[in-house]
Amino acid sequence: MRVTLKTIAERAGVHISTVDKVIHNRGGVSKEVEANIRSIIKELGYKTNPAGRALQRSGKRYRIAVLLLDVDAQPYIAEGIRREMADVNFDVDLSFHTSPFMDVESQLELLEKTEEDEVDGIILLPNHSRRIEAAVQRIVRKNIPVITVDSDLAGDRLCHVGHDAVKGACIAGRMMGLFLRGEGKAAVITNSMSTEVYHDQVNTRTTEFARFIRENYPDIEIVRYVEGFEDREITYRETAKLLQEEPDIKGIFIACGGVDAVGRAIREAGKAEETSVVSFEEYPEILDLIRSRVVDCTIGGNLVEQGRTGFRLMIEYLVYGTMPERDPVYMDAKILVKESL
Amino acid sequence: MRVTLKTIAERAGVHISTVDKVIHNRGGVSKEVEANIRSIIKELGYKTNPAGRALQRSGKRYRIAVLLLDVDAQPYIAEGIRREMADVNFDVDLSFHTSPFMDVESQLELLEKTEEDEVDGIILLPNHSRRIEAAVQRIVRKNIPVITVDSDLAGDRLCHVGHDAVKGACIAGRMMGLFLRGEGKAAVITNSMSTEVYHDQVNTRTTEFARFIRENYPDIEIVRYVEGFEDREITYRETAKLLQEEPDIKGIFIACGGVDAVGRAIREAGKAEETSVVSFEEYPEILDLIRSRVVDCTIGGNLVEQGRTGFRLMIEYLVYGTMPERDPVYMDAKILVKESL
DNA sequence: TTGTATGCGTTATCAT
DNA sequence: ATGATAACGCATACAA
Repeated sequence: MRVTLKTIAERAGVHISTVDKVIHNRGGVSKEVEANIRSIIKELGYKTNPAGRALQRSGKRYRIAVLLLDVDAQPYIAEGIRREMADVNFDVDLSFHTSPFMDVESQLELLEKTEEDEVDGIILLPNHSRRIEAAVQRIVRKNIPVITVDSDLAGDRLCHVGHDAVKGACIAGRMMGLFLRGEGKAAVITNSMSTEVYHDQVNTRTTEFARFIRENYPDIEIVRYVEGFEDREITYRETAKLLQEEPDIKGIFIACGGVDAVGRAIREAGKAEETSVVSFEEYPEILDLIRSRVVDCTIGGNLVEQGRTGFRLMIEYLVYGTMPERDPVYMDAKILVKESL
Repeated sequence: MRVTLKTIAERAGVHISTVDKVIHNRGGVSKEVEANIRSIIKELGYKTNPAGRALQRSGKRYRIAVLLLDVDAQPYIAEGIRREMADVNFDVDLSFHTSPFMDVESQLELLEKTEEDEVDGIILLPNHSRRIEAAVQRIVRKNIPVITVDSDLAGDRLCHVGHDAVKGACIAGRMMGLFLRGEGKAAVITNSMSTEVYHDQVNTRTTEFARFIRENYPDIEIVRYVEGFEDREITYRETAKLLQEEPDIKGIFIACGGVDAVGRAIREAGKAEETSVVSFEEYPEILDLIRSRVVDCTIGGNLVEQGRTGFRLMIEYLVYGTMPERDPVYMDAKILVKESL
């Protein structure tokens, strides 16, 4: 038999409600009784039965706001949240809102509106900004839990769910090193080498990949960083130029989005066979490129799983009061090749 | 609000216990009332609340027998089962038993003993044998659910939890093809090319890998199949011989166990740098070899996860009566390199 | 300060 | 054939 409130109450010779008061620090219990109960709890190792708690809470409606950005990852994270909601046995009012990437003003407005709405929790894909951090800090102080997904920010949010960008970059570097057998020319496709387009993850991937190659594969030379500025046309044109000007390129690492544009350039240059291409994420267009063997391998960040996990942790916090046992919570980086699909 | 028995009872103007009888086909309900209740259920879409059911069942003890084989995978599967049990809120009597690999007699005996014991369910890693299949069939007919893990058998077991050996072999083949840039000499380390040591998975990996290479990389030549006969010394010696006799070997695919023996031979031959090595599973000795860059990549079958899943599906069947929604249930094949660890 | 009573959803047993 | 009731573990409003 499991240890329940009843077990403890009987041992202590008190009523279960008294035990409950001790467990939830509600006061109204004499010092001696409390001490006794606590020692029994310690001895028997009480753990609240989630089924009981779930049942008790089952009238309550939880209101959760999901504030995302209109980035490529957005629909997948949203999908994960929806799927996890279907598996949960509580009534949850989910309100989804999406604001433009890098539009701090717009996201601030959303945060304020949400704050007024008195939701029970917020799942947030934040823009990189001090002002967003301040707004989140204010909300958290009102005891509204905030979980960040995909991208993190400084402050006391309940936790962050995402992936380890440095680790992902290193894995990509290792794959490239193995594919090139440690030598040859490679290029990196990225957004911008200056801060014109500040995208934290792409940034990290670019610099960490370069560092990894430098430290582990000295005979691989990164001959060019192609800047696409988050624009598919530019990305396509610049990649085509690269392939023309550097005909003996062996490896291409795509740190940014717009992978289909890169793929088009590679295919049109007839270089699909001879170049090893490594990219990130598993969007449909990327999977197509993997199937057609233009992209050799992609590092997936489990976006759907990120959504699921974020939602699950939020529910667990609201219903059971359990804090996430780690922070940040990182998804495993999936290495995908054609045969994994 | 969610749809509960109460919701339906009120709509139908009957007592909840009547609704319950209909849902569980217990009889004792008039045709008209039953039809009415069924239509309401259809309309509102009743789904039983697991918290309620769990609570109701929470007195019951479940007895689950875990019958494994003393293969490399055994401790990991067992660990997964234990971990999942810790997460579950029922009293479960787990009895672990392990019999020698390929010792049909011994496993039959275990099965018979378990059958007499009147357990509620069996988690089984079966030997490949008609007699085992027959015994399982007999047990299943007694309404004792059997879930097979890691290795499957023919018959009406509740479901199988494992991994897709063909897919794993293809992924390994793809990795090898990419590492070798589509050309060069490769070797396969396996148990036995005849049926002297019949190990289904190793067999599948060997033949499917060969097929994949043949079909996708015609310029990769598999120059030798090294037979280790499940013996570390033989495996070591034969691999060493291979490396000596085929000095320009570029790739080594390890389909069997004893990866550390292969690794030792490679290291001692000073070939760690220049050969691409692909193996299976993620045993500590393999992870060590990946860390030291002797093995380049390994395909993990998520053994711990197999155990967890098998146990979870068993509990879900026993407690909630839910059948696994797929069969077989395959774990994802994880591609692991040094930086994934 | 402590105990009582009630309800959450499901199921099993017993009463009508 | 149908209804009433108790029990599972937890939480809480309320009574003593």
